[in-house]
Amino acid sequence: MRNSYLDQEAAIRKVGRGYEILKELQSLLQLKSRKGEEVVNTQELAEPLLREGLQALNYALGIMRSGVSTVGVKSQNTVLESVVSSDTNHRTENDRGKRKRLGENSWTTDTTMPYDDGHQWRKYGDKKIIATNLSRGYFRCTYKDQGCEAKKLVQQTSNSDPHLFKVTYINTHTCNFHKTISPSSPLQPSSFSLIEPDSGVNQMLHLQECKPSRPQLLNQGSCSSDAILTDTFTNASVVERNCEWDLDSLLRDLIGFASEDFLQI
DNA sequence: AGCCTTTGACCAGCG
DNA sequence: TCGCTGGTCAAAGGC
Repeated sequence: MRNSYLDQEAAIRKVGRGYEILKELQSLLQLKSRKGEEVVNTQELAEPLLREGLQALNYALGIMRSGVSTVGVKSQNTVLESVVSSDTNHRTENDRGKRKRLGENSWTTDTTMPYDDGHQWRKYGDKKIIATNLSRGYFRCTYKDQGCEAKKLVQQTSNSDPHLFKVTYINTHTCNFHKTISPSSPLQPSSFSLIEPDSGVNQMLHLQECKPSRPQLLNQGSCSSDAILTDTFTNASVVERNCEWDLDSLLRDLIGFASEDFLQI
């Protein structure tokens, strides 16, 4: 049972922490706007804070939403695009009891587009699912040869909405590889170098992919059909434009969101 | 050269 | 046991 009293306690702590971090971040940005030209790479300072705040809130959301719904909520913010749902039961009516067991060490998340979770994945298969007539991509960690058993399955969940994907993660990463922030590419809010590589929370934190990517690098959850691929790229470029954040207004939204949740608990 | 995706074949779980 | 279908393998070709 995920919604135990202890889980609620954990969720409260996480939301509280996220709220503190976002307030801190807001102060940082206000300081920046007062000092005018004296902008000392604020994004570099803000990024770890924002990441930690989102991580805390996402973790809390995961707890609060588990057992309630397995359908992801599309956020208006591009950052909080996906919502984690617990993998308590993979058998839906469409599964018709024919799914192989994914094991306990798996979880799913819904997203409106492929995102960068900070790990490198290699596609090893693609299957058209008969029941839904949709494709499912099979990915495993690039560092499988180093013993990392992490996998993920990316499936388009709807014919009518080509931008909605269900991503299933199987096993956590045991490899030490993680993306690092490159000085030459400042616009990479999806970098995760400061996060514990193997933590479950890390796996649940999904920021939008904002860096330009070539088709071959679309291993974050592409589907095989050209149509979907094209759609995905179209969507990705839209998000890329959106990633020129109005950080301040985004923060106000996030803090508003955090305090609302905080009060409701 | 090395790593990637694609894709058909094969394996295995389930009714 | 058989057939269906999801999951994985591996060869081929591309970048």
